Amino acid sequence: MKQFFTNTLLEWNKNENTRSMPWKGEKDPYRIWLSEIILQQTRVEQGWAYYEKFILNYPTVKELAAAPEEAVFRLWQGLGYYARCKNMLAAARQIVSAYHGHFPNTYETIQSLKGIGPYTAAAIASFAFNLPHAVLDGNVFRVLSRFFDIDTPIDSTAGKKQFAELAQELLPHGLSASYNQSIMDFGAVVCKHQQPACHTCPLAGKCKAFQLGLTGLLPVKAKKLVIRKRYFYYLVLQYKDQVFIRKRTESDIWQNLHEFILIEAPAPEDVTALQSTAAFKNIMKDIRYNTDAVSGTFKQQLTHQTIYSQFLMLSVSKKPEMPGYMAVPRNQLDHYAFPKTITDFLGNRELTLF
DNA sequence: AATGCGGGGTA
DNA sequence: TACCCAGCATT
Repeated sequence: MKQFFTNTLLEWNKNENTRSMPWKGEKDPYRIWLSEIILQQTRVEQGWAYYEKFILNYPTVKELAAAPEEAVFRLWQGLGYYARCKNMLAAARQIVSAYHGHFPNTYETIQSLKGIGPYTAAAIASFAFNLPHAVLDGNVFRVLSRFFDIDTPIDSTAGKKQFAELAQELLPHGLSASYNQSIMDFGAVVCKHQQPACHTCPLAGKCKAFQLGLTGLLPVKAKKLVIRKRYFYYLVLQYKDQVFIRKRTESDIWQNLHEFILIEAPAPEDVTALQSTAAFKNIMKDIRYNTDAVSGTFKQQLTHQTIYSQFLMLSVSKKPEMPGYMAVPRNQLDHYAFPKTITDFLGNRELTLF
């Protein structure tokens, strides 16, 4: 059964796998690493252009390590999960300082780098160095849970352990790179989450989930997502050609990205009423300002939050004290990284905002 | 062991 | 709307 499973996947990869990607077959560990960080929880099509941008701007790990943080974040802007960007830059600097710019070549040293966990370490170890470590990503969970009919929740500790051990047992000797590539592509192309192609699947004959009609029920997840709503009111405060922004530093969404002056309300608020709240007065104090315009509501759906944002364009004729915020010329805003909802606003308004 | 972190695609 | 995507760090 094990032999059938691995051989079938390797054969499928050799003869029928048409999934092409810029980093496939890549042997440079730096490029493999870059692609793996970008692709964490991210679809291949979504990460593709970002990979190309990063390779173009930073062809080697030394160049990435030497880059200013703000420039790297600006390249990452729009991709999400921004801690990846922060950790990636830290890891690049680790590689230069501790390994003289040579990518570490054991599973343990690879995983010791910032932002690299079990999956990414196995991916780099196998693809770059053909080391015998099985990858365990969303695709592998799905393929294994279905073929072997395993209903242990994949988001439980027991599940992760069970699937990791099975994946490692299945890894064919000396073929780590091609086998890991095979099973992930197979999960993405054939054994898909929705509408798996069981009618043409070369594993279907021995797939337990297919035989039992359980493909729609596997893999199992134990936890259900709770989504909370948040209401952001941004004061786009302008003085001459400058606008006030700050970097988000709290342990919250969009850490290390920039934003305008934020008032978060516990519930939807009328923007006129907002201007007489304590929160607003605490920021604007007795500053004389003019309300030039008010935007509509921008909605952004994150995985576990829904953000409703509205932008108030305020202008002042005297430069105010605004602790924690910096006044930046509007033509330099593109040096800073912003969350999607703000780049949407800027894109929609840039002709009329200033 | 549980929670939080983006943005986009699909049904 | 609900779920998922070449997961990881933090608590």
